[in-house]
Amino acid sequence: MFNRMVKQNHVRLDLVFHALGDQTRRAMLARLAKSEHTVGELAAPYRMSLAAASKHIRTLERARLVKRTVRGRIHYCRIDPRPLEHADDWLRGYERLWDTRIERLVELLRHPDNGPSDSR
Amino acid sequence: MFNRMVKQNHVRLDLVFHALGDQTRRAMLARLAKSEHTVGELAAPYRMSLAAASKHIRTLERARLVKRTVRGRIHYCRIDPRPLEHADDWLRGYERLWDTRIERLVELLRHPDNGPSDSR
DNA sequence: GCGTCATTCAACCGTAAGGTTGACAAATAA
DNA sequence: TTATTTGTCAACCTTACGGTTGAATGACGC
Repeated sequence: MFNRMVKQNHVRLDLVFHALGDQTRRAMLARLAKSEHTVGELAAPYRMSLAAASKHIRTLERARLVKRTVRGRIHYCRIDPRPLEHADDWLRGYERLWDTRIERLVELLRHPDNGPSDSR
Repeated sequence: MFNRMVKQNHVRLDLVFHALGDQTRRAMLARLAKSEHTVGELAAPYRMSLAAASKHIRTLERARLVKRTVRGRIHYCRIDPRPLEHADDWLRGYERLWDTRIERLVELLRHPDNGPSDSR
């Protein structure tokens, strides 16, 4: 019976992570974090057409990361960071794994091949 | 001169968030967080073909979230949560925005239309 | 050496993503 | 009223994604 909720959450995470998986959209969110902006303002910095930027904003909306208020012909967008919390909750469960130096060492002992050379 | 590094980071974030934007891959990471697994083991719970699962693992690898050690014909996978930290760093900058109850109220006063009804 | 097991590769398929353009709609300004 | 501004819509294009299948690779067990 809770399955539906859980499923929903997964779908929501899909939307959020997908929305974040694009530089343009992350940059838009970054600007929205500072202040509200119209669609035109959000689109302005980019070379792409207004229509393309508009689509990006829509995918941010579908992920519920952005809310829009239409006033006259102008569409004001603001951020809603709450879904990011869910994403963060998910992440936090995993990053701790690497925290302890000891684990890092164990890892190395077990697999000396791909060690700390890191090759980046 | 730092531009290359910055750009690289954005591309890396793209890869990480994209990798996370899929239920199957998130579930694989979840299992890998508990212990090491072979490709076959990771693929087993799913209906999809082994080849498909193998592709998912590759996209996790490209995002550097998974490391692989080949021993004989068996490929062992383990998680590397370090890239998740970067993703988390990015996220943490934004979620704070909504923390204060006051901001929530201000938001409501400015835009009474799409209030806390939330409509999910 | 031979069959089998673990995995990838290559080709293909349908669909979604990200972009363009041109037409449209609605609110504002002249 | 007419023109202009703000944005979306619809159609289209190309490329990537997620999946399938069948063949190929390479170790292992006998």
